[in-house]
Amino acid sequence: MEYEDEDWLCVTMEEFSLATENGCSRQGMGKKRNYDDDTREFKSKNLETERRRREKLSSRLLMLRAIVPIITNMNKATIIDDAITYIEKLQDKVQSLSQELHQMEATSDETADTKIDDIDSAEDMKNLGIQEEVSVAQIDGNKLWIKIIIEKRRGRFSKLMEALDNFGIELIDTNLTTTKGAFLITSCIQDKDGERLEIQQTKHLLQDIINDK
Amino acid sequence: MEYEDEDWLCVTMEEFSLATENGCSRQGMGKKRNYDDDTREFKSKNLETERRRREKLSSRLLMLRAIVPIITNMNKATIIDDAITYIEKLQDKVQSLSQELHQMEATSDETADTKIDDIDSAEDMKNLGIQEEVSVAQIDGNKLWIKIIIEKRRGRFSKLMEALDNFGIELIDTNLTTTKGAFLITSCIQDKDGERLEIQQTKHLLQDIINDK
DNA sequence: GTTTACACGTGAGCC
DNA sequence: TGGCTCACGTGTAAA
Repeated sequence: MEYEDEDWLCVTMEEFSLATENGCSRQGMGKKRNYDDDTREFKSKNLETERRRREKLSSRLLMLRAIVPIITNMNKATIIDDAITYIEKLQDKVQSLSQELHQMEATSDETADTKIDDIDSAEDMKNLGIQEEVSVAQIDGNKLWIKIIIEKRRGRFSKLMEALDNFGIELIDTNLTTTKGAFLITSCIQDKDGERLEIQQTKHLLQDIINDK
Repeated sequence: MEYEDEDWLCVTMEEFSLATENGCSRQGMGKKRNYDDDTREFKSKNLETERRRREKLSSRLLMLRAIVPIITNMNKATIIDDAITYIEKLQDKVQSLSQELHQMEATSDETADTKIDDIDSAEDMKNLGIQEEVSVAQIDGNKLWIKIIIEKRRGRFSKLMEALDNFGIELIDTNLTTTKGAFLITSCIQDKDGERLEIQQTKHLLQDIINDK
């Protein structure tokens, strides 16, 4: 790594880059190197490969910068920095959102301790000979009378009311009676938009609501 | 890749880096260059700065790789690639979650067209001289009888039922009657956990539920 | 032996 | 001017 003549460094790097970039006139053919036959310039084997790699990486950085909304600086490092903070922000948001959603779903759901109530209710119903039942009858053109007997489970009634509301069913007159093991629900209902409610359809809807939710 | 006279290129770059790295003894002092006075090596002005910049960027890339869960390759480019896809995935997730949450909130909320109903209901109530009312009375140790008269608004009853359920209040016997402009709700309630329900507290709770939600 | 990815030191350009 | 970032071509080591 040493050699005596002076100033070797001052020329080499500058001249080298100039030579390769501008196609300098000196074209001596070295033995150990590859040279382009047309321009007679020296070319490293992986020059274009490296060039592609660089521009690939740069383009990815630009893409990354494109989808990250918060911009502090256009530096390469800060681009990644912003991306990191953005990802962390997104992760937090996803976590809080899913947590909120889960909470919201859990609020009207049965919890573990209520399953004991469910079992008790089922046993009570069984012991008392109460059968689950869904009846639907027509009152007039757009009004139905429904009667539902189901196991008494925590939140089941409010969930049923909510489901009926979501399906556009309006409660004209509703009665809920609770025995130890069962709900007895009777109600006069009609469609909120004035459309006709079919008996069989409504009965199946009610059964679906009860069984599903 | 050829040059006639000297092999200047073959030596320069290689020797250069080796010289600078290993501290070669050759110390020809150039005029235009900065040299370390001790080792007599050539040093570019921004050598260490650039070195710091590089290691900074590399560390950021490592941090980025650290928080991105999906790993396809350890390449610098693919790290950014994975980060991009991960960010897109996170964005999609956030969007779908917030949409779902918004939908869930909207299902039991009043929509724009129902406000007309609300106004009509309010006018009907006003015309009929119906006053909103919340009454609470004690039945026995842990049972209360409540009576609520409120404007008839879409989803208000089911929301009330849900709120009571969330507050651990069990509906023993409930009756809902709908006139054109108002809900009349009467119910016998008790605490689900057997705790005592205070009259004033319950009344305020009901008023809060009605006014808030 | 070939390919691939990376770190290196440098010059240019831009505040 | 100096500080700082970037692209460049290269050597090198691992696959």
